[in-house]
Amino acid sequence: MRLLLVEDEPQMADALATALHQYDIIADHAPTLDFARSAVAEHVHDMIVLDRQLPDGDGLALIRHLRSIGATVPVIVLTARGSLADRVSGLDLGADDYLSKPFALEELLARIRALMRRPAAVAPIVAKLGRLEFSLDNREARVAGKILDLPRRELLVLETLIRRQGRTVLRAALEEAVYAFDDEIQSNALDSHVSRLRKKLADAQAGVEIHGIRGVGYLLRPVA
Amino acid sequence: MRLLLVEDEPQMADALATALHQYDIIADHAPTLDFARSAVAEHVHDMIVLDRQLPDGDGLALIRHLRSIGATVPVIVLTARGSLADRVSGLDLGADDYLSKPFALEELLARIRALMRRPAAVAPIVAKLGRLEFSLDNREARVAGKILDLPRRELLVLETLIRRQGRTVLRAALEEAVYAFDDEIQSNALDSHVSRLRKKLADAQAGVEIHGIRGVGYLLRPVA
DNA sequence: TTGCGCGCAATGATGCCGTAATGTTGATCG
DNA sequence: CGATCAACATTACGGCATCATTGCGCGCAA
Repeated sequence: MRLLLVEDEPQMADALATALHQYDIIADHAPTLDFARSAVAEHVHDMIVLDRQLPDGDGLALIRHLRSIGATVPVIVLTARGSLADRVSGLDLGADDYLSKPFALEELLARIRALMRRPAAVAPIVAKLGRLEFSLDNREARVAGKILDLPRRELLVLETLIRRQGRTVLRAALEEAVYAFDDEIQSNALDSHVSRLRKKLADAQAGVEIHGIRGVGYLLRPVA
Repeated sequence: MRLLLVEDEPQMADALATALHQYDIIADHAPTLDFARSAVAEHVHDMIVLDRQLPDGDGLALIRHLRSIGATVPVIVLTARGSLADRVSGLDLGADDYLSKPFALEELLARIRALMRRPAAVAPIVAKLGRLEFSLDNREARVAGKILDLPRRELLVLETLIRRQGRTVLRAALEEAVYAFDDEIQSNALDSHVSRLRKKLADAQAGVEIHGIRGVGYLLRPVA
């Protein structure tokens, strides 16, 4: 486990580094954004702990940089600014966790452990299949940059299929993903959504098709 | 995206449910631990938002239950107890995030979005034989990464054979696995399925064959 | 109010599956 | 050793459940 610590205050950095050391976590220390950028270019880290307030800019710029080059490394953001808007914007920018100073070291370590546990820690934020791109972030489906305008239920169907990209989704599983307990259905409503979604995918030349497997379920796959 | 909300206060539950609705998240509501337990037993959720203080116990018991059965669903814990020890113990018990009340709805939603970004975990391949891979989880067979498009009954036959891989399966046992009590058959329907399945396995170059043993049953084995 | 999404239901198409006919294999016994 | 028969294999076929598609009307939301 190798971690990049981006923090300009020496005190905080030292305290963290020694604490991490006790958990057998290798910590690289970057005091500035610039340093951090070259660090991620040269090494692959399993996790990044990132202060927002750095001498040469806002730490979030690093997240933007990482995500733009497709890096999916988990990031925990530390900040003195504790405002709600800050936290929300940080999380929505791709941070996996957000902690306001002052915080207890123990809590940070626990949150690091929680992120470390996650097996497939990370995966691309946009899933691609055929000419279709689906952003898990804001749940937008695009073909050649153009947003597919899909109603709620159809979007849910597509989201579910693409999350299990390439794998079969049992009919019952799809139904569960789209309907809650109390708005169960007693018709082939699901089929209609699939059908309408198929038409839209075809019209948009998405390069994917929803393949039905009789008696089993559905499968999203690139068109032959 | 389907979420289980475990929360006993109706106010909080309602507020969350309507907020989630706007994000096209299907939310099931469980007011008690007991209810939550049966909900996770019957349905598969992509995420769980869990209050610790419930009428019939500590919410963390649900996490323990989930992890003990191997479920890796992400969990966000909500709590009125804001002590450091609580947060750390919650995280170390398998929670993915931990939020102390009172919190802003916006922040919870942002943290939900952060967890949602990750796609569903890949289903483990439990069985491999020859060039054939079979995932018991979502019941699909692959050869060289490509899904074999098999109808229900043939899938059942293959699943049964591969579960007992290497060992012979009595004809009667295979029949029981493929047919329920009430839809018994009076012909060699099973033979036809085996035959059709054989053809598909051969066409796909699966590297396995169904070997028939006269008077006994069948056996799935790698092709010589 | 006006649209649009959604559940519903009717209709048409598809292809799975049980049946049975026919061919093939292998064991048993004269 | 070969005749015989039972067990298994394969294939065609038709019924019918399942799926696909589409129009309709209700209801919610702008």
